[in-house]
Amino acid sequence: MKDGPDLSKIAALIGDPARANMLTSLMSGKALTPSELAIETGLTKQTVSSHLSRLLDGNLVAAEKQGRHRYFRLAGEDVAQALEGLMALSSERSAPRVRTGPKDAAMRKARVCYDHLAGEMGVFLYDQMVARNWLKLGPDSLELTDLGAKGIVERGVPLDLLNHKKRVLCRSCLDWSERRTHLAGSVGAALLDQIVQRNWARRETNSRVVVFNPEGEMQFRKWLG
Amino acid sequence: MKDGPDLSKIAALIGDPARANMLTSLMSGKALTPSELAIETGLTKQTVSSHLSRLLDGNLVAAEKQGRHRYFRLAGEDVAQALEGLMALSSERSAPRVRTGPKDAAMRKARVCYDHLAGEMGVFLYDQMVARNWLKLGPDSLELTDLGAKGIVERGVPLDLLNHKKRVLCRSCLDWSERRTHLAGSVGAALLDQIVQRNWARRETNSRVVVFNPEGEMQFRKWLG
DNA sequence: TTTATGGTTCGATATAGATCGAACTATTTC
DNA sequence: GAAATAGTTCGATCTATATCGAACCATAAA
Repeated sequence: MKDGPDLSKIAALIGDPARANMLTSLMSGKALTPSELAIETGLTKQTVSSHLSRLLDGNLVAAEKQGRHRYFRLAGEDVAQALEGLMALSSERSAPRVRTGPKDAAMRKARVCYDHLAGEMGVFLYDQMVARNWLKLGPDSLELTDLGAKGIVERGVPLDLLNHKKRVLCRSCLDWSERRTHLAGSVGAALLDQIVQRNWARRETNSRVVVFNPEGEMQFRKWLG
Repeated sequence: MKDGPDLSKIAALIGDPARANMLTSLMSGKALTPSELAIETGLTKQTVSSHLSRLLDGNLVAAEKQGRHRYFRLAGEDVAQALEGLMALSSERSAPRVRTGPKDAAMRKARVCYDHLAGEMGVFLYDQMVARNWLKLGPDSLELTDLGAKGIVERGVPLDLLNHKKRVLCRSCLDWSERRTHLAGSVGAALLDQIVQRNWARRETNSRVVVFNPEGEMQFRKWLG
């Protein structure tokens, strides 16, 4: 039964409440310092530091030094994806969260997943793209159709720049609140950029929440509708 | 940062080596008794029993009583999917498994993922179906095209029976060894059934390995090629 | 009925590791 | 240079929990 990779190492790494909270904070896509994470989690710097070195060991986060600060971020998109997957499991398997406050509703409506849009609005985006035949199944995950390429370029996405990156253009990612698929990858990230740049929505500081203003949401829906 | 579901509970549940091994064993899709799991893991019955009750609490496994035996299986396809996802993370993030024996090679070639085919052959199956336009993106995950429905019915899959089930027909599942997508869902399960029924491959007892015989693999490839 | 086997519960033990205080290094600011 | 701030390392403590022996319940065989 010892076949296949060892689940327990990685799962145990995520399985500590302190580390899970830290990783959740990093799901905002921002790089954070140990001190900032200490404030977020309510722990001391030492404790956070020791957790970070373990996460670094497991290649779940990456570090970057800038002056006397050291910024930590999720090691990659795949880590974010796995975390969302676990959240999906948690939200259905465990007892539902007790406090379903306004913050919670906002999270379900729209939030950042690493660097792209998730929640109700994220799924809407994905659905529209599928309905318009902008996406098709490729031999490897998701592919942009010619129609899709034309569509996003018309909407201001610098596709030629994205093509030069090593990163995959489109990837599907499981949404824990909607239990559906939303769009990840560099195209997903670029589309979120557009939304923020056009002032249709703003990112809440220190959380994953994305707040659409009423006018912005209308524009956004028209943009794809 | 306490937004969203609590990762740590579920992750900690998976994060114990003993429980991870038990879950890995259950990935074969078979329902196992505590005694069988005790042999697999090298632990005593009592220890296994206490782990099982915790897994049951977290809704990761389900139990069924038959006489004086009690059979445990994974609670659902989504659990299997999350486990494969974690394996994918583990296999790239952690140090590679030391012992890369023949068993390991067999696992990568073809194995069971809950109740459908995974590994090299599983990805081949998925690729062929995509290439033939048997699958398309639906508003919710994957959909079978008319062409696909015709194709699998011609190949002996009782699609009308599957349609009556509550379970979703097609679902994509991340393959940890290939780092690609393979086909899950009731159609995926039915196709594995066909493969075994036609004696193209046999399932190894007490492991996830699926062994294709040379003739069978040829037939299988011709079947879809 | 008695006997054997599968499974759970309880209590005791032992160990991993989460946490923090204190001391230390590195960088920036004054 | 000194002082302040960011981050890490070390050691001590303390708690959670994995583990198993022993006893117990349930079902099946004899």
